[in-house]
Amino acid sequence: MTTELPLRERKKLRTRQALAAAALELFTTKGFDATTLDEIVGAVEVSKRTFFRTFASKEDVALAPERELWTAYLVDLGERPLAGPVLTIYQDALTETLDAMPADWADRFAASRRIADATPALNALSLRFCADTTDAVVDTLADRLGPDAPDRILLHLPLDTMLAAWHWAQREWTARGAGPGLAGHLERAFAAIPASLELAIPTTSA
Amino acid sequence: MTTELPLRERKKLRTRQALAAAALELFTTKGFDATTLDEIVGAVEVSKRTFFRTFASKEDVALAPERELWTAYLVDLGERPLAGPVLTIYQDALTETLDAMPADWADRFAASRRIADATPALNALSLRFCADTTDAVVDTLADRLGPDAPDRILLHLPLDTMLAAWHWAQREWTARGAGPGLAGHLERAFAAIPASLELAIPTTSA
DNA sequence: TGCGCAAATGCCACTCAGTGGCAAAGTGAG
DNA sequence: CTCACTTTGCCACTGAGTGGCATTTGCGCA
Repeated sequence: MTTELPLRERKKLRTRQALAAAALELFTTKGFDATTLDEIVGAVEVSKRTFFRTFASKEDVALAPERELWTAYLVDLGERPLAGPVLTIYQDALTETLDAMPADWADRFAASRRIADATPALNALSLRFCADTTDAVVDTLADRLGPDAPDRILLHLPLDTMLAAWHWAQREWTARGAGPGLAGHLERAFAAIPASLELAIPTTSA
Repeated sequence: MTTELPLRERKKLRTRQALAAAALELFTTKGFDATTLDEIVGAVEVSKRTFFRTFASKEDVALAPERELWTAYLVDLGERPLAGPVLTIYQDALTETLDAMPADWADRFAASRRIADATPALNALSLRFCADTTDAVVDTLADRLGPDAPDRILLHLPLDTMLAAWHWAQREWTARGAGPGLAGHLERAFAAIPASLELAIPTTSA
């Protein structure tokens, strides 16, 4: 299916995957902070210099699965038909992107999340990835909708609301091991959006 | 007003403020990455060791004004009467917290934002501060509302939506210099929330 | 098959953020 | 004045990340 890549590219890709796998493994067993770069590159027999030509930072490699997700999400929204409620479009795009991720992705993502949840620096970067994606998504939609697109803020806010639900689902999934699965948690979180925005605290006149 | 602090504490506070001021100054003129810690501590005549006893990292000092804001926001929501729509409560709390910040805060915050907008690492940390605050806020509210508080997700989602508006306002304010001012931008962003969540793309049958 | 180009890699020295440990102040209470 | 306690400064050290350059390696071409 996928076009046969030239040997050079395949090699590069294999190194990348080997590094990501080794890093995730080490981070999981030893912890993120306790793992040094030398250990990672040692396990793959690659120079430190090569590591930094492949990943931007030690944090970056830990979040590789997340990066893949947002890349795919952005692609989806570059092609998806744009009609109907924007919030629904954002939700469907994520649900289906999730569904279309490669088979081994879920496990790698789970490992990545467990590490990130225990490491403030990773959480920060993860949020930034997400924020960068929202900007890119709004760019894409504004572009696709042409000159009479809605104001960018109107495209932005529902996306952030959808992502709040995503983050919630993500956390539930990571915390409670099995249960409904990531897609299930996500569906529930989406369902909670309308009511949550109408939620009011009754006046306690008791 | 403020209780007279013992000398030791006052000294510590002065060092803290001096460091923050010097850092902001240097970051503004030289840029964040081009500024070294030695320059900062040199300007205040303090050892590097002392810096790290006062701030957690080089990033941390650049975001000091932001930290102050979220601390104040959390305090406000610890005391504010809880009645009516949650989204409105969150909005009012931020508007009033903003209004109650000390006189010199706005300028420091503006400088901090300009630096952060140009520095990915700062943006990431800024998002994390914000996320940490949301968790703390939900904790506080759940606690205050007692045993029959709504599900945490119902408290979480409106807060994140409100913060999406905040981030938008913040960016508008930083990008376009003067204009409506931060509070003005925030008001507009709040006003856009309901429509944005109902926004739909018309089917182009043309 | 061999040649040469361009890209990728390895190696080395270097900068700089951040930490641990300990000795030298400074502060506060009696 | 002194003793206990806190804070600071100093120093050596780890580890992430970078720049530069020589070396190798995939690749097109004759």
